[in-house]
Amino acid sequence: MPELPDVEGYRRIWNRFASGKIVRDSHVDSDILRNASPRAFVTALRDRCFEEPRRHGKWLICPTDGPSVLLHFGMTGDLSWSVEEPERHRHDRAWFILDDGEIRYRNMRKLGGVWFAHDEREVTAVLGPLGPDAWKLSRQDFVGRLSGRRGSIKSALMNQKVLAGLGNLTVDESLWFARINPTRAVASLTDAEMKKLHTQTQKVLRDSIPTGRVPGKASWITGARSSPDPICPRCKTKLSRTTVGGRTTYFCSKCQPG
DNA sequence: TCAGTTGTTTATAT
DNA sequence: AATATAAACAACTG
Repeated sequence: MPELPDVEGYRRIWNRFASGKIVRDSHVDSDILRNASPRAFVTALRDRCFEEPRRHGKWLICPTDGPSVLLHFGMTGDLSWSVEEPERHRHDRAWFILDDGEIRYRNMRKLGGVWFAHDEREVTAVLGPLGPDAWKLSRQDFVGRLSGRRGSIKSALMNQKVLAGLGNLTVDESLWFARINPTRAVASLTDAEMKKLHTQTQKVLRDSIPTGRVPGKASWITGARSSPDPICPRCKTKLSRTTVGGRTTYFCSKCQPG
């Protein structure tokens, strides 16, 4: 599920259950740990204390009083806390044993993974050239990051180097609320449309973050996309389905004309 | 058996 | 230099 709202939910989970706790022991599958050996990872973290986690885009950065752990959730990642879910799941790929429980990283498809960083410089190197976080980005910065780009608005919004955190669902939802066709060229958007898009993107994030996911509400198109014959919740037109930026895209041809 | 999946990277083409 | 596209990654579900 992981787009910005989901990872924000994971940040809250990590903060609630892991912040201020000592790592007594840990485990990580060798194929999910992308830049270190499990032995070195476990040794470096043992007896370290987790501090407040932070999120940038779809990354969760979990510092200790020494090194940091970076988590990316791909399309099927999740976190769980052993007190709420006692049994380990077969797709749990890493876990951290604390004094009062175990926090676990689950990832069925193994897209994404776990990274290790000795210090802030290595954290930055792992994250790569990410754009500014999409949540609470000012309209000026939003417009500034998008302007001058030549491709479609959907591709630009999903490009993590432009803005960090938006994904297929949040982008489809934002464009639908702003009544902008996903295939429109960025350069073709008027100032008024850019303003509306910024407002609606922030609305989608604001309404999704508390529940830690893009809500499947009937009044949003995310709720419609899984149904066999999806219709626009606003005007009841049959939704169009196409591919933009390599992702399945739903839009309303009436509300979002091309 | 086949298509599809909320993400990213890489190779290749434009 | 930017963009676009497809494939690959991996493991399911319907």
